[in-house]
Amino acid sequence: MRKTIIIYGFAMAALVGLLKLVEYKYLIRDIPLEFYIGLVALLFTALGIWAGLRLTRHKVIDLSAPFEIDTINLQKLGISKREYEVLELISRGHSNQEIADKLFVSTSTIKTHAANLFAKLDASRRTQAISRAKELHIIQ
Amino acid sequence: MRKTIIIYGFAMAALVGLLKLVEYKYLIRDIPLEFYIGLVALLFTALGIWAGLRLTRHKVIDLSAPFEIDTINLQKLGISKREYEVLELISRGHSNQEIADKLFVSTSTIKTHAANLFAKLDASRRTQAISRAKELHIIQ
DNA sequence: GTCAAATTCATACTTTTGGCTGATGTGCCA
DNA sequence: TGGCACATCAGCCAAAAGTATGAATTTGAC
Repeated sequence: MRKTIIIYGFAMAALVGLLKLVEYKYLIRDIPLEFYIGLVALLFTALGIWAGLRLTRHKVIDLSAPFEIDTINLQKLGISKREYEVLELISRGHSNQEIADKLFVSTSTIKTHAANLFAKLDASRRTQAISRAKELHIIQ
Repeated sequence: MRKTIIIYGFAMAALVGLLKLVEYKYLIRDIPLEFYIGLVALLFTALGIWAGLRLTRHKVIDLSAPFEIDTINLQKLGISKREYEVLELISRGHSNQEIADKLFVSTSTIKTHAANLFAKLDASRRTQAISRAKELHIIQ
């Protein structure tokens, strides 16, 4: 960021210098002012595009950081083992019925676990719970 | 892309017109040429930044994360721009109503987009769509 | 200017999910 | 032994989500 601004500053100064040079040396009397202005516009448009891209390009952080569940957060939220299992299956796209079948319990049970999960994750929808859990690094 | 270029063209034309107007009306004799040139440089730098960001909007946004959307898979699945927006918002835990409000359309529209998405992602639930989309690296 | 794709919306119906309340059984532990 | 966390289940209702179908508009590409 700082570097970009500095480079931009130098580039701008260089351009201005160049234009000044051009202006006083040969061209300003040979070519129309419109053309000169157009040149400035063109050059600074290009410079603007470059600077804009530089300034908004963010660095890539921790590329392939192996995922590790944040047990601290898990404990902090008081999510039980069974609840976590349900959370996992929800995040994999299973319905309550499917989860119930997988865990050999009734859908009522899953609903209860889910409801408790939502309360602990401050969510009101399973998609929100997934999003939240991901933020907290308790699921992938 | 095409739209951006067109808008840029118009903005440029408008700016040129404005400058011309200014030039012939009052300022060109009251203020130094350097200031005038500086103004042009400033305006077109800003325009350049804007155009640059517009033209590379997707890439810029995605570079901010250690993740790159798999546009190949996106194309392969034939997911449209609007559908992708909906997918994104779904994955962030928003309800159809919330998404509709955000995109200024009706919930019917969101439902249609979602249904098309599910078909393309071979999913029958939004949680499944999220899971699937993550696997395909088209969302984070 | 035409044509296909994309976007928008509606209606009607079914399924899934979520909110709430209450209840039972088990193991732990102070 | 009473309290507590956990896991289990039920029933009811409402809200949200999903399915199906049809249709009008807009847009983009050729």
